[in-house]
Amino acid sequence: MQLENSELYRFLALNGVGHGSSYGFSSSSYDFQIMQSFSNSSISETSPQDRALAALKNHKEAERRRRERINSHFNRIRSLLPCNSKTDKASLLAKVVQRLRELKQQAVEITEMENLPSETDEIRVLSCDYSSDGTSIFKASLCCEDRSDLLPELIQILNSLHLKTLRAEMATLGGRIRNVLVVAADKDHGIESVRLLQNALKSLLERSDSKRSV
Amino acid sequence: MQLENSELYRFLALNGVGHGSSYGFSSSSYDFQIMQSFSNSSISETSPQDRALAALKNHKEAERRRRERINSHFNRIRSLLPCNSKTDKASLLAKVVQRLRELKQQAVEITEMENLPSETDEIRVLSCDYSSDGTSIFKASLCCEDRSDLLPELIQILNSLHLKTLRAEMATLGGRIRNVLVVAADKDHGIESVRLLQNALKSLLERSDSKRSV
DNA sequence: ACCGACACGTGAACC
DNA sequence: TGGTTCACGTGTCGG
Repeated sequence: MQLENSELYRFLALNGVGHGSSYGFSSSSYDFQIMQSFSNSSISETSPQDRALAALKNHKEAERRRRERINSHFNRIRSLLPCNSKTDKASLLAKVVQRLRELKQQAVEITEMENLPSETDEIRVLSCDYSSDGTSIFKASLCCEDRSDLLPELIQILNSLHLKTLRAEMATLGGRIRNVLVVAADKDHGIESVRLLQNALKSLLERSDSKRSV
Repeated sequence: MQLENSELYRFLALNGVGHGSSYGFSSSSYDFQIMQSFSNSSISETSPQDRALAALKNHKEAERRRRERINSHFNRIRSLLPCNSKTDKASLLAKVVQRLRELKQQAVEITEMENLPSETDEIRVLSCDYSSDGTSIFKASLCCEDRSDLLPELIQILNSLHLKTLRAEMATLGGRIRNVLVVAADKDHGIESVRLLQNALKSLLERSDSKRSV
């Protein structure tokens, strides 16, 4: 039970009006009871106390509506982020901050991610992490010397890691090749798939190096 | 001025201990004053009142830390979204919901956006809206019959609209071509640039049709 | 004077 | 049980 109208409590106490066993009453019926005790007093109908009381009631309800508005937004966010319905507000807002930072990061990544082959070998795997459910989507870029067995090996890597290829680009220039892949991992191994793919591409690139040096 | 410890207020009032002009005191010094009045009473040192009072003080401070934690997250979010520092919490959370929905939408768009030419002509312009400042980034896809003057016209369109090309893909297959562009608009005309580009590409495609029909 | 947004202290509920 | 989270009513400030 909430303690409310403490000012009025003290006023009533000072004027000898006890509230007795009203402690278990619901909020609304309790308000009504106070209103009655005031309007039954000897003061005129629209007394200052009445107006103050009405203002207090308005204020209380407005504040309740405000809380409901904010909490409904919290619940909407809960349904949009990977979390259950009982994650507390602070952690939820922390997730929001993290998510918005990732989003901001993509702006620079999309401008940096060159799709023409570069002179130096390189591997880039960056998590996009779009979806709110477990499945994570990420983007991989591989740049190395072109060779005929590259594509079959790449396909075999993706199959063995159970990665679904959503999108593939290839660009060749001067004997070099760049592949850009957008792949989706199943929800069970979303996080480690990134590392596994990174290692597989790394060994693929190292094999390419050893062949060239022979 | 905050009204606090209302239970204790009533207790003190019933026991004839007035708090007089303590109304303007700060929260902490006021707590101390109450503590003193209790420990000076005839009850033993670690009385139940003392423990309850200490618990209340702990509770009060814990709640204050919780509020600070939540509000600091709110402020971090404010710096991450296009809004000033005085947007209220409800509107801020509404913006967060909107932003996360856009983010979720990109997951399906990235899978739907095919980069091979299709049989039918089509134009797609979708806003990515990555950055928190005014500049908006969006993605355009154009698929039509291939022809030599397509690329120059495309470049001219982008120049006339002051769109900066961050990334361009081209794929041709069986005499048809698909172009996928990622472009950035300056902050002044971010929104209308989308429509302007859409219309320009549309007329470009219609010109292609009329040429073919001749 | 009113209305809306906020911070505060407090009771309750959940581990 | 203490610790932590939440909802609530209330005081306060600004438009």
